[in-house]
Amino acid sequence: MARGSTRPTSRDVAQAAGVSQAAVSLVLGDKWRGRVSAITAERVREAARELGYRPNLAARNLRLGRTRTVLLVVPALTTEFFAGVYTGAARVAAEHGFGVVLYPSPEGVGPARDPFASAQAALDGVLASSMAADALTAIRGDQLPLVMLDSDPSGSLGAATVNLDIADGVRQVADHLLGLGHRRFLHLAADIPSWTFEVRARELATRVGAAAGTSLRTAPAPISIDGALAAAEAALSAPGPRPTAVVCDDDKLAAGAYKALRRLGLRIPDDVSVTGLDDLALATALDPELTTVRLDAELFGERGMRALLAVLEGRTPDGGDIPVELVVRASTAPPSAS
Amino acid sequence: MARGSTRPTSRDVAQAAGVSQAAVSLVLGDKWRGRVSAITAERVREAARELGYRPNLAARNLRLGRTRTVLLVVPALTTEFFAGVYTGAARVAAEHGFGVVLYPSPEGVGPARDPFASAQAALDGVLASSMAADALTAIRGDQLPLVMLDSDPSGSLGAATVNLDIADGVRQVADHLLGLGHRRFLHLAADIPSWTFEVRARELATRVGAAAGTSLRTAPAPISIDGALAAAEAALSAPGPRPTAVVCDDDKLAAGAYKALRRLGLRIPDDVSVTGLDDLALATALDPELTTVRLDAELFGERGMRALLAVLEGRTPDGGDIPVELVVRASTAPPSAS
DNA sequence: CAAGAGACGTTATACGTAAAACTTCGAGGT
DNA sequence: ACCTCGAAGTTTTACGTATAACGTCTCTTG
Repeated sequence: MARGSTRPTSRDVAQAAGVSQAAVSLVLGDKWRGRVSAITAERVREAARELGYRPNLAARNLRLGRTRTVLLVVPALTTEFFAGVYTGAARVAAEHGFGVVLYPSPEGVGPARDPFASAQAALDGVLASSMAADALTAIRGDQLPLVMLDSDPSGSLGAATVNLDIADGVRQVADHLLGLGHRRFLHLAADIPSWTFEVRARELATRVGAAAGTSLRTAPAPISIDGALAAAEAALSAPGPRPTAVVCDDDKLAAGAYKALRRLGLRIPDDVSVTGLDDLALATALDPELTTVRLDAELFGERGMRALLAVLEGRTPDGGDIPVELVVRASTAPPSAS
Repeated sequence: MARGSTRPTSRDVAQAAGVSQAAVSLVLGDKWRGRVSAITAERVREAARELGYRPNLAARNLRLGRTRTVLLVVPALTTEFFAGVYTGAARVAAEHGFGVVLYPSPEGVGPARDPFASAQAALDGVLASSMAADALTAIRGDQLPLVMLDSDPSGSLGAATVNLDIADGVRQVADHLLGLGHRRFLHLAADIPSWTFEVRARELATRVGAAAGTSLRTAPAPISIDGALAAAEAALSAPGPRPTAVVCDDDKLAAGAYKALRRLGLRIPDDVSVTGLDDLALATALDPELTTVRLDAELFGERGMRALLAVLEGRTPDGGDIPVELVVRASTAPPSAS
């Protein structure tokens, strides 16, 4: 067995320092002012260092009834977007002495297994993306404090929500394209049911529909480059006048649209304009660089974690959507004169 | 406070079922054959269901002295490669009743904070990428069972290692390019010190050096598209004969090389061939599609987890590198006749 | 000079679980 | 009639920590 001798406990430290276990706990817990002399405290710290003492977290968690650990439930790890969310959330959590454990929904779709069977750590709360909604029933069953990311604020779960202002981003995209003169649109839409995608569809339809002489078709696609390729190719080869602008639900789908357009011999932006949403590194790796909506993933994670911490402290999290920003690059231009 | 009344304990279940707490533990732990009657067992299960009982993991972990949780230390979350590693590792872990907690090194480089302060869960073992080597001193201090991913097998840590056969991948790339007739190479190299990158450099130099009339320059770059862009642009505009092939340490660097070549007005693969390593989704999103080395990230994660489980059970993990595969696409061609 | 007030500790207890050790009871063997 | 044995439980204990409750002893102050 790798664990040669068992780890030292606070009692071992006490013995080494010639004090009681309680004194060790007081000193290392920094609650000793006026209870233990500075000289004894130093002796305890020295003994702890000497023995390489590490508190047993299971025991501490049991004693305190809380773990200072929260779970971040994300749909998948395959996108740098959620990496940013994690980074922001973890930073804020660390500032408050909390740790963050990640629970990515298992590969593919199927309903997530019980997250708590997987993330064995005991938890104080949960921060969950709406895209991993299948895991939520288990979470609700546990009555854990919950904050939802990018989810319907009027949803039935009754949990607090923190949202990006996706609707505004879609409006900016629509206005940008309409302003360039586009009238025939293709919406390359993510095919998974989630509030964040419903918003895109609704807002785009509203905005485009409000302009005169416009048309809008929708092609649902799985969120992968090759899935998007197939869906976009089919939609763009359909009979009838070809769309002059392809609005994609995210940058990955846009990459698929690029491939489809290349296959069809169409040029971006000369023949067709394309927009994305996320502003991943991928967006500037594409040729031409992609016009897209920048989402501040880290800020999103930060705000989500602040909201969760507020809930944990019994406060009401402050609301307000997180602004997003249209980034115009080379993939959009006025439609060709034809 | 969200947590209205406290959660039910096994004692509450016992009371509801009219038995002792020990009986509850036996039944729910599935150790009751011959100790509790089937009728009573069912009554206990019913009571547990009724109350929505969930065992307190902190208490269980304390009692058992193990957590069935391992930590996966990754350099960052920004790449789908480690997403694949996680997926594979988590699947194998789940099959053995283990959970996986993710510890991404904090944004940027700086030495990682104590991983165990952050991942508050108590741990049974650690699976760590060599790219996050800065976190390792803390880990070693804890004497936790450790398996390294993609790390020097003869390293001083004395931990078991599971490696991809990167060296073979680099050989395949070199042979492919040499076979096409290339002689002047640029190595766009990751600038972070890690065994996995040292292998690339060593193997490429050996293989290219073994052929007659070859030259090899190296340009170190940070692993980001824009960092690679700058490094590649500088190296390609340097005086002297221009390289005809750019070998990149990973696909992200290759994306940077693409941008640099576009800026310099050079065409891929007509003027310059480019290769990557990883085979991310990015590789086929690029135009032209990237010739690269496919790494099976999920298998990597699986093998790593199996090795760690073996160590935890006191067995010796079985060795053997994981094979990789050259995927030839459109970014490589014979050098132009000039 | 009595009485509080710190300073500097210690002892004892509880958190919820798993499991070892013990009890009780009836059936079967000799 | 006595012993053994298995079934069906119960009682008890330990895991390592944090902290409430309890002693001393010394110093200050009315």
